[in-house]
Amino acid sequence: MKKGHQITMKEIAKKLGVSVSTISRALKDSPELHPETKRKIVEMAKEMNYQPNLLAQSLRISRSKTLGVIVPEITSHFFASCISGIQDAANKRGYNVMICQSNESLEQEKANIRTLVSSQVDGLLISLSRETNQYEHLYDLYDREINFVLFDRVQEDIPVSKVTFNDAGGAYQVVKHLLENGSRRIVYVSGPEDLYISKKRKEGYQKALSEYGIELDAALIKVSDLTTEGNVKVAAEIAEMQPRPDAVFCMIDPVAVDVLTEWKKLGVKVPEDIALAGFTDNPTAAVVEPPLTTVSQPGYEMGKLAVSHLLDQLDGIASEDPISIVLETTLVSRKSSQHF
Amino acid sequence: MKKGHQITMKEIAKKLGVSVSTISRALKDSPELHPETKRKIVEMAKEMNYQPNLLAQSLRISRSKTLGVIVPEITSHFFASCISGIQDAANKRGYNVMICQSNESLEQEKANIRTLVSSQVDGLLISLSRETNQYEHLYDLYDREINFVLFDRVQEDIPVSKVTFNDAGGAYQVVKHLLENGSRRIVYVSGPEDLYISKKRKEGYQKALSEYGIELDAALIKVSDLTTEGNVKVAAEIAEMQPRPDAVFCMIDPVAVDVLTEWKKLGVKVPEDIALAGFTDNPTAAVVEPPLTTVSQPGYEMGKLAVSHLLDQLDGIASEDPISIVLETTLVSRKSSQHF
DNA sequence: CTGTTAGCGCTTTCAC
DNA sequence: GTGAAAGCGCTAACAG
Repeated sequence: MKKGHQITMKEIAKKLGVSVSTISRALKDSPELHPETKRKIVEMAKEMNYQPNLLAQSLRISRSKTLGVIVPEITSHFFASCISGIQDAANKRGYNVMICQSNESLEQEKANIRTLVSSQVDGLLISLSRETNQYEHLYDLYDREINFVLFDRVQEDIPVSKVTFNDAGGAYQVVKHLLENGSRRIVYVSGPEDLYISKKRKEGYQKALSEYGIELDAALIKVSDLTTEGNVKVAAEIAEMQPRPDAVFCMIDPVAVDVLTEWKKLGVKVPEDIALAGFTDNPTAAVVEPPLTTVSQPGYEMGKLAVSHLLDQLDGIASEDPISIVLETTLVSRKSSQHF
Repeated sequence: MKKGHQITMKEIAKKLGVSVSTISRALKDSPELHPETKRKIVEMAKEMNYQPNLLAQSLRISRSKTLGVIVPEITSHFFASCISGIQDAANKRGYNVMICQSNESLEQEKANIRTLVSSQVDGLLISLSRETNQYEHLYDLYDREINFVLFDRVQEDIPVSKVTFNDAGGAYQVVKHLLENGSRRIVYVSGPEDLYISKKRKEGYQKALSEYGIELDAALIKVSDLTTEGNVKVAAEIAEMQPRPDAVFCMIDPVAVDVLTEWKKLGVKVPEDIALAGFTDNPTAAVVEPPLTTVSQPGYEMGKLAVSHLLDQLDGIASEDPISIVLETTLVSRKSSQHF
């Protein structure tokens, strides 16, 4: 089974005794063409099952009508939702999408950018890896005037458009909810501290506490490396804290799920002993026992918006000045937070 | 912010006062080149930050080094795993990947094939949509000698390579497990009956029953359309069956999760009243209460294998004759099946 | 060892 | 209205 032969304009031209340029014109519905020849050509093209060679077309017009996407992990439900939104929105506007995953590695992220740029994508949508703590590769894109927008995992200082969630706001919502339910000693389980979301969600946590006149207690901030082992370790530490905290807010759902699982082993009951909340509203959050209170983030929407804005920039519809789009999150209150 | 200018070979050539072909040769490390010129060129290319234009290259050599992937849904954890495996394996062999989702629609599937073929992918990896019950578009690919392999959701009659799970075997494993645990009246909740996996898993179900000398009872076969509503309806029907079955085997985990959730509302206890099992080992399966007995399918592996085989065919390493690769599944026994 | 030439499939002036 | 010709960036004979 070898690569089959694709029909080209040349062949249609020969068959019809006209020139390739006429074929090209007919197929893009140029007005300065005899309706009859046009009809004939379109018909023949259909009959011969002609499919344009997008490669040649792109090379010629130096626009590939393809966007590049880089996410840390495709298997994460949240990023999969983003991708889904990106695909749909891009296709609707006639663009294809090439997706890459960085596997949370800076090197891989750079490599992905390189191949996507080589592939002549018209623009990039990037969500940074956890490892990414230097940004030359992004400034490099910027210097080369290659369009890109950052989404979810962004770097604040780079002067490009960004789509993010109101992370601080979401954290504020959920911590306020815990406070309203009577909790006062509330632990925040953070990820690595230089992560954008670690910082933003901590901000929300602090704001909610201070509104209730509670001073920040460094002992109540736990940091996990976000591996299962790390999460389990934190869970065990919390279980042994004296006095036991009233509630725990985990930066992301998977941490909360790991904590919950570990506590079951240790005999710590949720929400009776401690209230628990996460962030993201992963599919697992709804089905664990007890169902997990969390904050939902519309990933599909985020993907759609990021694409729209990128394409608006490419098409010159949107201003060239970078903007920041902030999506609101919604509190999803479930049983895990009904402590009192 | 406009599309930036990319350095071309021509520019390097001019700067160095040599011809483009020399540049081309140097950059692909041709042996018939003066080491010194080669060194100079490579150095200059690096300095000018040259990135090859893959579009031009592909057009020239009529090989895009890109594979197309079509999955029903990116947000499904299983397919996301497959994609992840596909990406990793393809990149390792120097290929890029364009991913599309059919959203379980035949029309979308056809459209995806069209754009991927237009994009000159060297081969396709396809998992069919649920709606796909006619196959001209696949035979068309076949006739045009475009390489593709089917994975997971396959059509058996098409003479191309396929990668599947031993679905019948997996179903057999889990039903046998239910039988060993003492269940005798076992319900099978199927998806639409023309789906490949509906049939295959039913086969395994039947085989296990017949080994235990149990005759097939049509009343114990339930069909869901796989929407939440459909699953809930089936759950309610089962709850009212007289006599109540001992166990329920659902074709896929999401069905089992929906059934479990509905039964909680109806007061049916798992595993005390009825044992429950699913198939796929979604992340949710491990965290529901009680944890769900299921069958795990290595999606990442499947993706890797599908790519390897496709590329082997493209590179002429593998024979052109289609083969069928069957992956084994493993039973994951959890609490939901401990009925007796 | 290196340059010249042709051409991948397509679009787009510029002629007629 | 339609054709001829040039060229997008690259590779690969073919010369020398």
